[in-house]
Amino acid sequence: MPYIAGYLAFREAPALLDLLTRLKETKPELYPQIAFVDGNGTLHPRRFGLACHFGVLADIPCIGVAKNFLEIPTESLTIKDTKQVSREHLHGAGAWLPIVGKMTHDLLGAALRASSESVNPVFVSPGHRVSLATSVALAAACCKYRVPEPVRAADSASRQLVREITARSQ
DNA sequence: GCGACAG
DNA sequence: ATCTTGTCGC
Repeated sequence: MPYIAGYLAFREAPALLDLLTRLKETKPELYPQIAFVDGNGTLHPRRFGLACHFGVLADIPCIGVAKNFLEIPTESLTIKDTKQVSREHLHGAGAWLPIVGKMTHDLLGAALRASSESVNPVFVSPGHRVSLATSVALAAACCKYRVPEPVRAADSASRQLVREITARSQ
């Protein structure tokens, strides 16, 4: 499936659901009470990003964590504005700022500064069966570096596998 | 037509 | 996301 901004769930959710099914079959004791997803939850043009899509289909609490801001034109939320506001208002580690739609005034997510070292925030938003406050608290609690460890570890492991497969076919 | 664009 | 160059710090 191609990557198309705003439609990430249609590319990624099937693979995530398959992983969860396999985990339940092979290591049921490790089945998660809640999941972090590399992408957005309600911070999305249709307020239904990968974390929502996956969370509903898997029926588990899910939190979205994105490393880059996805513009939401209908709410006048731009990457430029968001980064600007984040730079000015996010100071210490754990500091966060709510991201509110400028048209609907709905609370869609938050910009979180994970550590004092990381200037660029991560964008946290609830996916399913979890509040924004809990999403931000859990994400912040899992941050050793900029990206929460569950997401960072999964990202690292997947890249390692790709490297091995690539090297194998040389 | 131009710019923007989670991963 | 991927790729390349350059810098800082342990």
